[in-house]
Amino acid sequence: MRRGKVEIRMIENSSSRQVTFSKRKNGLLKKAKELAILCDAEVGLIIFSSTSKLHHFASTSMKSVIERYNKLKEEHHHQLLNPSSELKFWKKEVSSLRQQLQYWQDYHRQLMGEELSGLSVKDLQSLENQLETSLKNIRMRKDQILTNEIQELNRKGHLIHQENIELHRKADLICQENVERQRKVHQISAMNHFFPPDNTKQPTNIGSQEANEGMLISSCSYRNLVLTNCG
Amino acid sequence: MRRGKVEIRMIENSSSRQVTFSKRKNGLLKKAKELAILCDAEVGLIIFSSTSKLHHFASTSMKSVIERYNKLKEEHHHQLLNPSSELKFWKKEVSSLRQQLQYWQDYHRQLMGEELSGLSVKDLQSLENQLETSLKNIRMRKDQILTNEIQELNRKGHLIHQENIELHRKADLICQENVERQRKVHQISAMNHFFPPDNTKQPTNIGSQEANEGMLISSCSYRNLVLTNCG
DNA sequence: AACTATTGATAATG
DNA sequence: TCATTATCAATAGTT
Repeated sequence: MRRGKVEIRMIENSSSRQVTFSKRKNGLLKKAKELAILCDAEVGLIIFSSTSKLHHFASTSMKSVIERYNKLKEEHHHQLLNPSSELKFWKKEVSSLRQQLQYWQDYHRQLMGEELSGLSVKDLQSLENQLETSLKNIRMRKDQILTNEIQELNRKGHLIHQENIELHRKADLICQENVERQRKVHQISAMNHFFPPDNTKQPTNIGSQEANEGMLISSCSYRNLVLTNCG
Repeated sequence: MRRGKVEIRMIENSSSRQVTFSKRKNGLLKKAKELAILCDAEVGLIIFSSTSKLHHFASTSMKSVIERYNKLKEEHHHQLLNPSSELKFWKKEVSSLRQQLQYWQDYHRQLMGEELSGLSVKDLQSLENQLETSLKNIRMRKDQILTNEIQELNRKGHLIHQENIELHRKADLICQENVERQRKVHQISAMNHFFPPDNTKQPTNIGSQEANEGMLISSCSYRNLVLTNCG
């Protein structure tokens, strides 16, 4: 059973929205029929649910109602060619818009916590509820965005990690190749020691184990540095 | 304040029908708006009062609602090309029509005072009221027709009376002319008495006062007879 | 879907 | 048309 009057705002919960729709739709159709019968009126009612399902009622036929409506609207447009009617129309429009504007401005001031005089505790409670709902929605949206961002970052991080691993593998291969090459250089160096190629016996650093190992390390470090920057 | 639930039938009294229309129309419009907001539905409502005044509401715009409705109806018609859907449609139609027919047949039997078993005192009272209203209307219509007929007869009678008076006037004129002519004939007759025109002294009725007056009266009577027949 | 406590709508009245 | 009020009707929340 109800406790308290219902606020007229979109029902967030989908299933209870469906239930309420079904109940109120039936009520509305019933009342439309009653009005047509009791007051000898021509009534047409079209309802599309949020799931795009059509519900409708017409006291005569929908075709007739729509045609009558369109005819009247056309006549109305023709009447607007009459300057005095047109003036009256626009004045009415202005009055209506001013009223709406005033309403929204007042409402906004209330929402902003200004101009709260003349509001009952119930009104204030309602405002509070609306603000809380609003806040909830904003926070949910914010959380959603942040969560999405984190997921995206994780995805990118993972990709880069994979790339890193791949690069490591390649680097190791190169190291292996270098070690192999180094071994060959040693062999040549040893052959030169026993069989010098010419008279100049100046010793050279090129091909020394220490120097080669230093080059290797520096190469690997460079690659790691690049990867770190990418991550 | 109310006593008893309201029967859903056309309100005979024009002014209370107007008042009820105004109230219920506002209620219906309100509920249509609420449904649209609460349940995120697209709603269009068109109402023509018995005085042909338009009242309407659309949650989006009437144009949009009507277009969406027509689009769906078109799709529905296309679907009817599908034989199984079409069959289903016509079966539903038949079922609905049968139901309506049954309702009216039962209702008719009740109105005729047959098959009253299963009706409460309230139902019987309602039937009685309807029949009384019906009788009242029929009698009013009958009285109207008779009154009109009497008026028409009076009008015709008056016209014919006028015509009669006019004819009397003309007849009198003719009488006068005849009297005048008679006078002349007397003069000629008198002259003939003193100065006979030839040897034949046979007396003649032609031109005698008695004969002429007789002719006049008969002429007038004839006209009166005709007029009496017309009236 | 069925049930109620409650609010909401409205017929009668002034 | 507008306000009031006694009633009935609709329906939100619950089972």
